[in-house]
Amino acid sequence: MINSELDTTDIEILKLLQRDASLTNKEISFKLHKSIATIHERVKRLKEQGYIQRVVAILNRKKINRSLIAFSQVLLNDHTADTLNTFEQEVIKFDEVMECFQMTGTFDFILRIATSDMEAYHSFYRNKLATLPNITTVQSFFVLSETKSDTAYPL
Amino acid sequence: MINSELDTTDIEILKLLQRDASLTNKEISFKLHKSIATIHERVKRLKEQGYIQRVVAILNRKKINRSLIAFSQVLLNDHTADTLNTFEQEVIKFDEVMECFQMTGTFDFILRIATSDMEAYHSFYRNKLATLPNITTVQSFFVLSETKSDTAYPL
DNA sequence: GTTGAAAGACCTAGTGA
DNA sequence: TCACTAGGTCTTTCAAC
Repeated sequence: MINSELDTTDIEILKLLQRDASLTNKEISFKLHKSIATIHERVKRLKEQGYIQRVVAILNRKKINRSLIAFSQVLLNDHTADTLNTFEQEVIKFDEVMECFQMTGTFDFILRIATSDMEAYHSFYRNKLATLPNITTVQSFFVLSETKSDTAYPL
Repeated sequence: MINSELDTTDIEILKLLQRDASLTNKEISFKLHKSIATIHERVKRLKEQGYIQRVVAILNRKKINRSLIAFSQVLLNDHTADTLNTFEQEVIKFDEVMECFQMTGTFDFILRIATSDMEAYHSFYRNKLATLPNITTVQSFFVLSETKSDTAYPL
């Protein structure tokens, strides 16, 4: 049991919706041998309680000209609250930055950058990322191939 | 223009559905000042042509006991097709591995690992990841805080 | 917590403009 | 591309178990 608030039915619903959120309540009720009203009630509660944050469409990035994914490791000059906050506030404004995590270890932040190609990445780097204050180093690694990319957590 | 197959309306639809795929065609038609029939036709085509890969529920990982995210950089002994293929085939079987990318640079793969806590990560590392053949080194970095985490590509 | 039923909203395909 | 139609499906609520 993951959480005292969730029973087996809740977990099964989350498993299904993580994989395919276009399933109707009717389809879920059939799979789980419950009534439609029960599924409806559970899904509503799971959304209200914040287990389900949002429902999104996942696009094929190669078809929308976002073929290049980079992971950029950023090291800052210092770690005052002010420096950290400023960096975070500014970096999340860039469209190309899909993710930003503060990390343990030999660098401060890891960014996932999505651009069309290396030229666009270079432009992002020179004209956006490198203009932010207090950056010591940026080390970038590029995705050669995608072996697995999943948004569903194991439950 | 991103792609000759897509016009402004298509792009706007993709932007909206990337953020919130629970929008009805009626709501989208109102936002974009188009008819429901047009939106219906476009969305259907965008799914058929593979622009929209799938629709998923994004869960709050902290509420489902997946609080710890690690990025692990893996270096292999050699880069024969056999070694690469074996590693990829095996590593994607692990539930904890949400993403696996082959990378340019000083290591071969980057993995995104989701576990409940450091103990669970350690168990994953010792009993699963480290048992795979031909691994030279694994360097892991842990997420301290999530500044931005988005599945939507800029369009 | 669960159920079935019922009303209303939405989807979907088709027609014609 | 749009407006309209109509049948079928789904959502949502509610009284009752």
